[in-house]
Amino acid sequence: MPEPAYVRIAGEYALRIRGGELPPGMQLPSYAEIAQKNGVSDIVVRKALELLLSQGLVRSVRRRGIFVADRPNLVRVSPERQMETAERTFRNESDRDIQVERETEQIPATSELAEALGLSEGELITHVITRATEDGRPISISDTYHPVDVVDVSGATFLEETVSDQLPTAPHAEWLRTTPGELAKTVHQQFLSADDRIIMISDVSYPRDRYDAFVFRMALK
Amino acid sequence: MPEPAYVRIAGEYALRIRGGELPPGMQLPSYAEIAQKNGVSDIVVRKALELLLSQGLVRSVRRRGIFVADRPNLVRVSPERQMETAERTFRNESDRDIQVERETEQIPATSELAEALGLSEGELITHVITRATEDGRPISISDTYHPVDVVDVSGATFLEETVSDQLPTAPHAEWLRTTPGELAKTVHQQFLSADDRIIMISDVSYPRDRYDAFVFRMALK
DNA sequence: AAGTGGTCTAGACCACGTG
DNA sequence: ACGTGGTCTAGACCACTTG
Repeated sequence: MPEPAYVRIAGEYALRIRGGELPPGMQLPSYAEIAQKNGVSDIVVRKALELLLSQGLVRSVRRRGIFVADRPNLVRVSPERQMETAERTFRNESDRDIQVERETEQIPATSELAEALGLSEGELITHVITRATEDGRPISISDTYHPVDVVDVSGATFLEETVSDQLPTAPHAEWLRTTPGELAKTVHQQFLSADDRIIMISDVSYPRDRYDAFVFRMALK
Repeated sequence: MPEPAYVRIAGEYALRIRGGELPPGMQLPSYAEIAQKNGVSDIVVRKALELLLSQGLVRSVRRRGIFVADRPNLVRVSPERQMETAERTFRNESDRDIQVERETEQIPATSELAEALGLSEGELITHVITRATEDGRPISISDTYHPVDVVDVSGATFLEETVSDQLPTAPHAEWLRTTPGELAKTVHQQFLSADDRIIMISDVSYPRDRYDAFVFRMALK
């Protein structure tokens, strides 16, 4: 069984992107063009580029084209970077134009949130929505929940992060401008105090092409 | 712009799988059947199931069918579980038939490995290939490298794990029996001693449907 | 007006598993 | 012999962006 055409084509582009021949942000030829160059139908090209999409090597913009990911080698590091403000985290990753906006409200805790935070249902908690862009492109959005008397995360001694690929919630998808059905990288964070109580919860979504990999540094014993 | 049909269909199956209505291991109807039930073409169904595949909720077996993932809620936990032997790790996750096989050889270090481990190129190092199955199905394969005088990982005080989605190497793809072009979850592990030297490196691949999420527990400060 | 990606259709061949 | 998923083709419409 030979290698399917779409795997071959995807592999060629992956090499050229990783090798720097195709620089970040560069527009790829259209489906039709790639198809013609490779002597296949455009369906095969779509499958090939889907593969690159799911690896975060390219990003597609509807009605404009497919572009090489802006940060093909960027890595998200935990826990160091995750203890800083979003501004500092992203500005340490980049010297570009980072914009962060926040929206804060007090809401009654749902049963899940109340249980997680050790409160009673309906008790008021703080909900912060944080949105970040880099050079105008959305790069993250998060929902953070904590008791109203918690001001920051400096009291935490443990961080637990759960990483998965998920269909983003509607508000997250809208902000990240993902196409319907496109998965996002999601990180569910729980900041724990020394007595193992959760003092802050945060659900963060990133576009697939934001990070090449996630790095976690853990002390043993 | 309404929700595309394939997202709707994928969402319906995701709910039924997560909710337990479709139990692990159960075979899904064929593409043609699902297509007919939903009044769409089989192409749409393929896209829908691709979505579930990439989320690890189902697994496809060529010429047999699509099956609900065996472990739709299994989570990989670090670092606790990763300090144990592979046997213990997997047996703690499951009461099923776990088989682990190892292959050990001494090889001269490549330049990358030599640099990482603080040795000189060509110096002999130990290479261990570990393959694991659960009820006969492959669930992981890893390449581990360490200096010949390192016997285990008990001397490590730090663990750094890098998680990404990649096209597996040929031997890994063959063992996991992934279809061509299918991505695997890969974890690159580095075990560090107290003086920050790397005493062991391991590259592990998992099938996409093995874990629902990866959890990392980190001490702060 | 032309080109783009996103969605969807109808149809085909292949190699292999199952009954 | 039949059904399966995997691959591939040719063609279509849509809504929007770009020149």
